[in-house]
Amino acid sequence: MVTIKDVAKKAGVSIMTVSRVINGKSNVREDTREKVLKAIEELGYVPNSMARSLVIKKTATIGLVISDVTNPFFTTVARGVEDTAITKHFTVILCNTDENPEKESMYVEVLARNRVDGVIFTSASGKKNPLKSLFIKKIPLVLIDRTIEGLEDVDVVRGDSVLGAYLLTKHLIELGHRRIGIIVGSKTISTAVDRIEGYKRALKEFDIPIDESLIKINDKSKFSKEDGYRLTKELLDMENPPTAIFGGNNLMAVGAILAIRELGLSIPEDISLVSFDDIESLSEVYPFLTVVKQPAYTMGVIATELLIRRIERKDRIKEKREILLKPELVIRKSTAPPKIKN
Amino acid sequence: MVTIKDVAKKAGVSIMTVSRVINGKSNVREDTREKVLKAIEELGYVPNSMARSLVIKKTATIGLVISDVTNPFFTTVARGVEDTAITKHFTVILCNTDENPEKESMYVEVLARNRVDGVIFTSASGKKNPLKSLFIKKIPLVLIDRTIEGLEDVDVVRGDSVLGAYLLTKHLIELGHRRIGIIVGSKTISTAVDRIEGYKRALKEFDIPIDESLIKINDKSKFSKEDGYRLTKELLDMENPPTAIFGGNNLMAVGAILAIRELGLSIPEDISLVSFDDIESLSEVYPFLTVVKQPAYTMGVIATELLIRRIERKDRIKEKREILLKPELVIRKSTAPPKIKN
DNA sequence: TAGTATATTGTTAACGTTAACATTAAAATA
DNA sequence: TATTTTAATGTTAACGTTAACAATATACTA
Repeated sequence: MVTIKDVAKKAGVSIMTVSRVINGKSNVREDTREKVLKAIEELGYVPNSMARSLVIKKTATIGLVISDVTNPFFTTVARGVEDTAITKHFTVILCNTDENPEKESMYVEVLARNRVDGVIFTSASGKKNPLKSLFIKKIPLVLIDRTIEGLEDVDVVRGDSVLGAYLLTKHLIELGHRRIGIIVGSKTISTAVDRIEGYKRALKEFDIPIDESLIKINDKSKFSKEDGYRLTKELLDMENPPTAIFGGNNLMAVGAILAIRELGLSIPEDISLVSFDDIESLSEVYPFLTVVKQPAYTMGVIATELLIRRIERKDRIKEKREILLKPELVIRKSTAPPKIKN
Repeated sequence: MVTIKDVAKKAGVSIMTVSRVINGKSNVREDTREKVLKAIEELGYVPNSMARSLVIKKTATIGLVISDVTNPFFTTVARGVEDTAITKHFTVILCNTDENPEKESMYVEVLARNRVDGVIFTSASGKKNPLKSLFIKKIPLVLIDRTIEGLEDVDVVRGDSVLGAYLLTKHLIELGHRRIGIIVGSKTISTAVDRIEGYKRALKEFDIPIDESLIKINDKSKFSKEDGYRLTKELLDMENPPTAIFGGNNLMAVGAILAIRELGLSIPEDISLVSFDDIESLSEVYPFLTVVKQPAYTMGVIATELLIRRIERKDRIKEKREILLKPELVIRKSTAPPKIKN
């Protein structure tokens, strides 16, 4: 393989001069620079980033760990991260854990071994243990969307799930619903917990007793379409089923729609449905679901800016920063007053 | 930072013994292995992949370059790639070029510099030049979805765009449409060219003259929602507008829907619409668009298997392999006979 | 038990860069 | 012109790991 040495020999200069040309250092005479550039071109030399990083102890790379690439919320976050990183000359390594704690641990290990300069992380497990290698290596970390229990001293960028869930629930209550089911992913995930909290807060405010059997939260479940489908069926199979369902995220809401339809019920006539997070490609074409929208792209941007600031002057800022973004209620056609008052 | 040296010292062995333990080599006595493991744990040692790769000249990493993370077609491909790579102990670096030739060149350069073992690539530019660094470094390459002009000796995994477009167009013709508009991304992209070819083939088969003004292909345009919107407006602004529109991909079809609606027209009453590629999250909830579906996940799987085979025995297979996957026509509600016969 | 085979450990030289310093060439000053 | 300053280039050692071989300890054989 062609190395810096070969280029140096061909150009008749020292390897250090070649290095300077590659890195655009100023103190190289124009004609030698050209000689070197010509040699690089002729030999087809491509610098080795690993050798470089080994010496300078920087990789100009950040790891982005998301829990589901097929969820438009996260791909939008990813776009925000990428667009921001690129302007600061960082490359993004995107890792998809698929809501799988094993993949989560594996990817963190890979990122740590590859000495990324920083990591933006959405937790799939809700545990801090998988992040150990990052702490050990003191690799700057920004959590996005989901917090992690027992990990208080780290930057977080997230939407206000409590508020969002409160708004959604309140909207349903104001329409006249009293029995509102809620389906969320694993209770180890902060957004699941927060959304339940917002839900309960709204119920309390309207003096509606909380019926725990309407809260479908399952340790085995994820924020996925399949689980949304399953949990919705469970809700509707109850003796006294809810008149409205709160989908814990966009994918669960889709699963809920499928389950509701399969039972021959219609939305919103027979049952109202709301969702946390929108699906833009759906709603644009078919403005149906009443949702709470989060500024996903902005979350990506902010998280990246925070992270890069941490990377660039590591020790300076000691205190942890938590950025809470406001969600927005978008009322569409999936909600209506309940059929029968109760 | 903690290195293999520190571990060796702490465990009272040579660095080579530590290396053997890390890499799970067999010839280490059980008690020394435990000593080493204990030292690793206590010191919080995380191996440095870059130093390792520098020596062994392998990174166990493959680069996946897609042209749009927010397009569900590509995220599904990505899932296929990732799931397959993981079973073969490869890590995936996902790069999103956003249909931007500059990003494309940049990412290829980054991957080459990082010495990934192989690359799976969807072209945004349609040019082979951006891939130069990969050829120079003889990094195995598999193209996915889109071919590249003048690059004949490389593996390709793609859907049969000619056939898919033919099926879609034929379906419209059989409904009675004679003036069918088609909107596609840049003509430098193979799928755009192929889809036009399939379209023309169907028209010819039914002896319908080809009206070039119905073919909206724009060098500035991409396969994006915005361009779908714009080109549809252009079509509908014609003196003799089409009675049906063929959206070159899923995002363009969404743009078309928005444009058509904005003009106060309804689908399929006033105008029929078909799309190449589905949007699952949309169609599941709202089974509206008539589409041709491609096996995106399978494409990812096959591409990865092909690539990894190339990586593992580079020279053996000389001939290029082209995998052509059959698309599937799914007729839904966006197509109907035209209003007025012509 | 001595001698040989085998299993376990260690030593040294790479891998391809850059930082830090050393040297040389060129330019500026007196 | 001689001297000082500055610009351009070169040398060497490190970065953290593994391959290849070397050395030692242990087990096996006769």
